[in-house]
Amino acid sequence: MKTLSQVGKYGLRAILYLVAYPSENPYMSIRQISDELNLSFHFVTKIFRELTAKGILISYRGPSGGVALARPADQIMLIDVVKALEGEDYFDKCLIGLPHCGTAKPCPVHEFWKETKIKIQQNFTETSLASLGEKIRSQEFRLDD
Amino acid sequence: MKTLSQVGKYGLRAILYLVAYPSENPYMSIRQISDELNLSFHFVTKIFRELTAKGILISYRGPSGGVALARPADQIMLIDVVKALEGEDYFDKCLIGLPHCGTAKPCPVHEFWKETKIKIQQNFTETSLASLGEKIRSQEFRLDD
DNA sequence: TTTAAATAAGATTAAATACTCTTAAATATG
DNA sequence: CATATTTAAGAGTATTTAATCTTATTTAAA
Repeated sequence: MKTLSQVGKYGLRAILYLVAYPSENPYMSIRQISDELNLSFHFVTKIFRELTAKGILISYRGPSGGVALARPADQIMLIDVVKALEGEDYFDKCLIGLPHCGTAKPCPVHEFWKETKIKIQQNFTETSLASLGEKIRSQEFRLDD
Repeated sequence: MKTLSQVGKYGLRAILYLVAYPSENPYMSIRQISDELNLSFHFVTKIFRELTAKGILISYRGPSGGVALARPADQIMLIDVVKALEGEDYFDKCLIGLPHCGTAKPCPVHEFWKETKIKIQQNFTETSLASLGEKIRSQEFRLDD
């Protein structure tokens, strides 16, 4: 089930690293993140520009610059990041691709799929970056291999 | 949530049409299916070749030939078609793309995602093409717009 | 004020996916 | 047997996504 694009996967891992391992400086460099996670520096940079434009990150140029969360980690929900990376209509898609699939004239799997999406959406809405960061810091969860 | 590729979406819609509107002849032509659903004939043909190779459809060439289900519609489950179209490892993927994500060293969303996938898998395993076909025939559910 | 360190922007290339086209093979029917 | 109808096979093209590269801009510190 390829649920997220590469942009979504890399973006999530990168922002979670930022959350899980806060530095002394207010900003963490993208180079550090991409090196630690073995991701392409340029690709992560591009993804982070988008998250900055969307108001999830803030960035600062020059020496000891880098990126930081725009809000405290307990006020950024997983769903905010996913929607920023995959599009605001992320949870509005019909499983078999029919346009305007809805209660009025549903596709044969509409009901089940609608409930599934709602549950995922709920979970993502309740899950803060802070809680995920703590999980990672606890060493029981990982961001790379 | 782009859960299925175009191959998966078109393939599902096409096989559901075949199930929902059985013809008098044992075989239905791909041309009829692609015309009715406004899908590319060549693309559906290619997708159906795969389903034939995987033993979900049977095909017959020549006049009044076409495709048909290889087994009765109540013995083909949605999961069979999805796995044939998207790959057998369809439900084995980590949300954020970590290889070997599992109970041993899980990613931070592993547990939730595992449960989600299991529920979807269960539903797809319980849902037969026959039951979806009936829904469509009842006119309350559609395959196109 | 020069240099180095960092992100911004966007052009460019590579790879994967989606789709189309052509030719071959099978088969029914006149 | 000739012709029309159908799928099989796979080459070819187009589009989208993924990833890389180059140049510009900002900023701190020597």
